[in-house]
Amino acid sequence: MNSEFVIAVHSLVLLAYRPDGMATSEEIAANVCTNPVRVRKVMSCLRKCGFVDTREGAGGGYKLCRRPEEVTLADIYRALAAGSLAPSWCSGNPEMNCVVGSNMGEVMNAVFCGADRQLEMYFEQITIGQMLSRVKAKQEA
Amino acid sequence: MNSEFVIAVHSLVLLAYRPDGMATSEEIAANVCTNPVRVRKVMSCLRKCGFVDTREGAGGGYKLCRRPEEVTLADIYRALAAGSLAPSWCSGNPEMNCVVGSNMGEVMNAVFCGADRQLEMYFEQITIGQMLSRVKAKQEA
DNA sequence: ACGATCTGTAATTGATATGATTACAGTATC
DNA sequence: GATACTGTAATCATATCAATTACAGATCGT
Repeated sequence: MNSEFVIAVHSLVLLAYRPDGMATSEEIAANVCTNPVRVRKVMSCLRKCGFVDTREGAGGGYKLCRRPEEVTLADIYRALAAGSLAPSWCSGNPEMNCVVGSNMGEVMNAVFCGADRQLEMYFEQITIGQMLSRVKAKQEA
Repeated sequence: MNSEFVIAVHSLVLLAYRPDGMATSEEIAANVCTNPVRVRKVMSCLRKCGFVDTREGAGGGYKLCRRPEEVTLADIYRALAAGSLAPSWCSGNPEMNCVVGSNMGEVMNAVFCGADRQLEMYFEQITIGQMLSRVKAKQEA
């Protein structure tokens, strides 16, 4: 799995946790434990997909622009990690003179596409709001 | 996804395709399009898990020792790619003085464990025998 | 017994991917 | 116009991945 997915989810949960729903890349980076540039890169993508508003300049930062309950992990997965399941490496070769060797690549690819859909269905059931609830529940325990 | 998973599946399908169910690491490597050492490493693991028999020495090689219909991709996934879904990179820090930052790691981990189970359920439905059928079907098309 | 053939494994190398850092242009606020 | 942000490119260090080389151990055929 793409680690940008983790950063995106963490960031959105943090924004949902904030009373005003806002934070700068520096604040988010400190909370996520990474550097601000990486956060900005991920958040820039989330802005293009309509999950956050960004304001440049002094007093700016990022703001969640959807209700936490209506944003699912599947939305985020699709935005910046879709298809990451299939390995870059591919076996076989279509030019090969063997039923197995020449067709395995295509068949394997179909298997991974199915796995991707399966994963997406799972992520569909988890919202940013739920993630925030789970995090709070840990604290009480 | 681990590319060793791909090699393992491809190799087992090739063995299932062979009339005598046998092949050497060199033959498999040529079909998979990789080198024999990598194949042997993967097959060595499959032997330990009881999917293939190996015979060293002249005339040796690997032999499928289960019926293709009873070996699922989930078996192979568990054998050499389980838990590969969670990214090595981990956000947050348990020592942190913030509900979100300190607990996100654990919550995220639980999410990925669930995703792993989901993936395993999907792979449970696909057997080596089915993979061989799919490959053959491509040829006819 | 001996040479040929095969697996099992460790070690090395080169290529690619990943994450941190630096740098700086653009923009909004005070 | 000084300050405080985002947006993005470029660079560097490190980790991971895959290929290759090397060689010990096992088995077969003769």
